[in-house]
Amino acid sequence: MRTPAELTERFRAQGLKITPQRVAVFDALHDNPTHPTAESVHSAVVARMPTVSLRTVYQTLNDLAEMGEISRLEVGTGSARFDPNVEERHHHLVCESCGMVRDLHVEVAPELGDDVPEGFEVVGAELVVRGRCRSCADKD
Amino acid sequence: MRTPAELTERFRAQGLKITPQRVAVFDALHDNPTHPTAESVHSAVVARMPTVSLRTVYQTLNDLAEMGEISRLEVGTGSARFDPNVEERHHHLVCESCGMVRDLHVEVAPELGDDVPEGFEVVGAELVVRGRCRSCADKD
DNA sequence: ACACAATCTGCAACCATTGTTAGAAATAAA
DNA sequence: TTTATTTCTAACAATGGTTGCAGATTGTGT
Ligand SMILES: [Mn+2]
Ligand SMILES: [Mn+2]
Ligand SMILES: [Zn+2]
Ligand SMILES: [Zn+2]
Repeated sequence: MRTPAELTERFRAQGLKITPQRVAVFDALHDNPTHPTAESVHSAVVARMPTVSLRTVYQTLNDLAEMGEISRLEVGTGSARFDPNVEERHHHLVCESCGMVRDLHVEVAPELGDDVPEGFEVVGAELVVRGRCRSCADKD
Repeated sequence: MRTPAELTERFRAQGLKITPQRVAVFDALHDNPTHPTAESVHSAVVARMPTVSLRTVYQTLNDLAEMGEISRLEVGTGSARFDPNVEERHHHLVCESCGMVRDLHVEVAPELGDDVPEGFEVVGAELVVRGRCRSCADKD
């Protein structure tokens, strides 16, 4: 994801308005490595602007995802996770116990072509590694 | 997944009762390569036993998953998919346009250990390859 | 400052899934 | 077979996450 300042540019270029709510979402995502849910982005935003609705957060997250500035992950933790790191191709590590999501910089399936049926256009590939993180394992 | 007959055995062994509803679910899953949703299992079951509720189908699918007879996949198509193929380890190919899910027999990330943080207990890894299937690509 | 289009909020609706419970059905005991 | 025990089913309500909607509000170019 670009910096909040650059996003402001891009939004303007598309005829979209710059509102304080949107900027607050940009800020909440910027350099955020936690793969937050919409709910947790909302919490962060509300800490500074108490009136912002969850609906608006979803709206902005969807807009950013549509522009390719962030990506939306479904890792089976109930709610979608949003990832501002679209620059580096990477995969994810998920703790099944606390829901933590971490980046995993691993190259995946080199000879993928072999088993993909003729005519299928591959768009992307996501690896999710599941397990328990250290702090969850220590708990019992 | 075992045959419906063998599942009948296993259910009895666990003190679970054999009902026609359950047998119908066993039958719907047996040798089914489509990775059906609960809804589509329900449709198949209802074709023979019109009164079976969706709740009962979910119940049985959960029981089977808990026993390890089937697995539940979250591939981002909205609803969970159920996979009776737990014998062969494999991954999946998903058409983003029609939701089709196909098996992908590919070996994944051999040197995975490198980037997994110390103390994280890996339970499993799932690769999802996304794109458009041939018939969807042909449509436009 | 004005006008207009885009946006925000609050709420209702939606979808997939699970909780609840009274009555029905399968199994075990007699 | 009849009865007793235990589990299951169906129907319905409730949940969590997300989106649709409408009227009030607010950026933005003039
Ligand atoms: Mn990431
Ligand atoms: Mn499969
Ligand atoms: Zn954890
Ligand atoms: Zn398709």
